[in-house]
Amino acid sequence: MPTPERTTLDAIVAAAAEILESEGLGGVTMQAVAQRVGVRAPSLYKRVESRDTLLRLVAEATLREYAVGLDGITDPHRLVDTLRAFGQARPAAFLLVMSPGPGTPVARQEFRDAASASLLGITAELAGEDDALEAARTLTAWATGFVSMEINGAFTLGGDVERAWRFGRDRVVAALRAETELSGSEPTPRPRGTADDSQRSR
Amino acid sequence: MPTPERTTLDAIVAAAAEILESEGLGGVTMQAVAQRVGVRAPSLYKRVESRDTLLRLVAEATLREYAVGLDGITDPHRLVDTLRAFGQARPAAFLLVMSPGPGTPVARQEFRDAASASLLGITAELAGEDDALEAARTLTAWATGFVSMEINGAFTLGGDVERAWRFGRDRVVAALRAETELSGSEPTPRPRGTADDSQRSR
DNA sequence: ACCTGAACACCGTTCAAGT
DNA sequence: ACCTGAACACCGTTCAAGT
Repeated sequence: MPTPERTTLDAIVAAAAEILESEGLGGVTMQAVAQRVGVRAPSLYKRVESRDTLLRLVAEATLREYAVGLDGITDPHRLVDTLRAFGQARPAAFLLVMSPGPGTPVARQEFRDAASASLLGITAELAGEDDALEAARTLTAWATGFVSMEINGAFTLGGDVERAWRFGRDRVVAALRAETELSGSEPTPRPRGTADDSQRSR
Repeated sequence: MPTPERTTLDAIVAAAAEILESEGLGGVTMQAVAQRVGVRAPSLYKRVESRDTLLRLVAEATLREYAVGLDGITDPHRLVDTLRAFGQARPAAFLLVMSPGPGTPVARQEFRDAASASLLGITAELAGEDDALEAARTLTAWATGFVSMEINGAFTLGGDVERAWRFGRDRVVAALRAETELSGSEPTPRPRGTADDSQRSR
């Protein structure tokens, strides 16, 4: 007579994500996850290949949330502001996804692609089709670099971190704008709304 | 009768750094480090408090090398190129230092300060004293974000990564330049040499 | 068909005992 | 004064045995 299932893969991934945030990466043990979903550690291996796979699934679930949250955003300022909000809401998950240290498992490509879809649309319009990929990489690199440093407490030289964020954001976004007076191709230089709080930057 | 010392703290840290690079963070076990320096694992605790401390020492030794390598550089393009070269030479150490994942030990402040000294000098001249800190944070965020993504294999959408590097570097550096026609204070707008390979960017 | 206890190999770390 | 074997607690993972 078959035993009824006492948990699900989704519950396991969700439990791992919660523990990751509250206890850190080291706290995500198979035993801790198992306890949270109400089974014993060996049972987890019915749904998940290994602890590394489980962490990868957490990363991918996080990326899926990012993809949803970023979808439809057309303003580059708002895009990076949203990314930063994700980092502040769940710092450990952000680091796991956006700047995995050495030895941390990495999300599969399809999940990275989904999360960067709206970004590529934005930079295509901002920098022109020819430079869209380069602009997307520049903006992502800056934003994830900044938020990672913020999470890691690397901003210890004083100063106003909020101001540094707006400074970097506004300068980088402006720098990506197609030089319509120089470049040829199809610059699509439609005027777009600026970010909500950019008037405070001096 | 005192037993002669069979190893040193420096040798231990160096061994850990080598294993980190060749075997990854998970390979840096106390036993592996001990074996490499020719003692047993418990002996390491005479010199080092814990594995976490050892990893922190590796991070700080790496930062010290960065500080030396970056010292005296006055051109921002060359500064970030050098940082990227560090990342390519020892990827795992770069990630450990510049984008530690969740749960990785972080270098103490003094070592971070030393490594960012020349950077602050550069951005002061580039962006003006008032925006030096913000400019430094912007440039560091972009550069470490880019190199981390490169190391983590996040650039999978094709395209030319070298071109993306030069694109981002040149745009971001240009964006940090003080708007001398607008800002007041002391802009110190001396002309400076451009990067060696920037002529290849179109 | 899923769940579990027991077991294995392997960690980090401690400590009494050696020299 | 440093080094070591033995031991402890705790991992991830496997598997035969339960239901």
